[in-house]
Amino acid sequence: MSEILEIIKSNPHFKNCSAAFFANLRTSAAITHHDKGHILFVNGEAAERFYLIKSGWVKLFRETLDGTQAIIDIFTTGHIFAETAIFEDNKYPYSAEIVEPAEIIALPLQALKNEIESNNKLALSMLSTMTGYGRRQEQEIEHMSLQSAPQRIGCFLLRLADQNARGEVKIQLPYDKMLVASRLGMQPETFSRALNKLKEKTGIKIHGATIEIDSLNQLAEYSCGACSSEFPCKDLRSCK
Amino acid sequence: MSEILEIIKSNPHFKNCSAAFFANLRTSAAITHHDKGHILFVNGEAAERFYLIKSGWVKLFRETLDGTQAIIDIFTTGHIFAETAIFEDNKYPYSAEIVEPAEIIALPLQALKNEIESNNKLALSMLSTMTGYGRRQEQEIEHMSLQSAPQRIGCFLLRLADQNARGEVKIQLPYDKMLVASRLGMQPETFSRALNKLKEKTGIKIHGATIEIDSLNQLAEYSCGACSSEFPCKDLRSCK
DNA sequence: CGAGGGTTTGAAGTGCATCAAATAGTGTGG
DNA sequence: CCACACTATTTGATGCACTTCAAACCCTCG
Repeated sequence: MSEILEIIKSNPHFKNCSAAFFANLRTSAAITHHDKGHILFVNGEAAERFYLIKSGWVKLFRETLDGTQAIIDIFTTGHIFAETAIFEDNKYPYSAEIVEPAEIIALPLQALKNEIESNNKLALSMLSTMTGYGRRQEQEIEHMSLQSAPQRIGCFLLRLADQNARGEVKIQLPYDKMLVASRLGMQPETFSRALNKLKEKTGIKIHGATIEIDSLNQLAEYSCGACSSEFPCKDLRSCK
Repeated sequence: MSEILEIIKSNPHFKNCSAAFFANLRTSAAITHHDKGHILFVNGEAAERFYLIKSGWVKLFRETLDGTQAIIDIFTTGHIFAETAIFEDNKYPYSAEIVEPAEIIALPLQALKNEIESNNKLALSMLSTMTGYGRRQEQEIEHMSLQSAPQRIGCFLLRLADQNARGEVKIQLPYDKMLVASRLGMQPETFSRALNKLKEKTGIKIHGATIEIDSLNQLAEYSCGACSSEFPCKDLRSCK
């Protein structure tokens, strides 16, 4: 139990929270783990808890009447989600599914609501986080209209890599290629072909889910030409 | 001068603000008006002011090295923008251009920063607004990957219309078709053709910038099929 | 070893972009 | 008030990128 509390306390989002808040959390914080495919909650459901990812990957999405999914984002360790339900009639505004085996900490929304209403520092830090998230979404939209499929993949790989690295970098795709594809808004077939095209253009090497990049700069030159922010895309790297 | 203050005070965003805040604003609030094409500020510039639109339309955008624009959003009366600069190193995170003659109220960012740091109600209301804005962005991304060009136009028209209206509705496009096109992420040529296709499919009537819709339901049926939220898209209508 | 899902490859189709040119609309100065 | 210049919009023709449908391959796991 105290382990959970440690994890929570060490998360930068809760840096400025009150002792009362942590005490509240402790009473009902719960850690669970789930396999691929588990649905945590669905869009529209009444929301009582929000979540912190200890490990693994979680997909947030909505779906249309005919079952097509629109992927909102895919998050991992350290990320908090569903916290905005307190501003949305206490309904989850999207569905959440485990896509790689995960340990998830569930926390009471009410406690967050109380704290945020009394602790201005927390409200400010959430505002700042959401502003950053907004920027990332705007960039996402930009990418969809300005970049080609191979460029979007290149950009994705760059964000996955340590951008300060020099020389050769080795990357593991964190989840299925199918999922990367839909995360990037393309079909699996397109992803496969586009990845090969990226290989031709930039000399990256592909072995299954492992990708070796000889030169980040060469990859960036090809991928970031059609983007309004230049490599390294500081602060936009991934979703904290 | 007091007129400006009235406008500011009547904006729902500032509902809970302190007298000190309004006093601060009063000292340096300025109203200006501008013609089409005027640039208010550019991406990256040092930010000292944020803005409230009294009338007209403003385009927020970023551009790539080769000059291509990515449109972030287009706002009108009542909307506040560039306020997030206080969370972004006091730099404007995008550029802003007048696209229809506009009256703009400029306000000091510092005053907002002070108020938001001392007035939790304001912070909460901004959080709530930004959450809503996030939802809208997510929907935007969804539309780009799931809807066809004619459907996106249909959806745009529906959001422009009074969604509770019964029977025939008449709409004026608020700005150039070229701009609508880029707002929707398509070329002007594509917009023109897609609008005609929408006419065939849904029986709308087009006279220049005026569009008549016989049945909102018929339009919604065609446009919203590929979307995860159903018509009427409450709360997502436009950008308050 | 065999079943089933993930991934790749091939072939064909579709929607949007692009290039080019005609037309409509708007504001200007004469 | 007209003619001109300039821009917005439409139309046509063509090309390309991504999708779709189909089938093979591959990998993992029971």
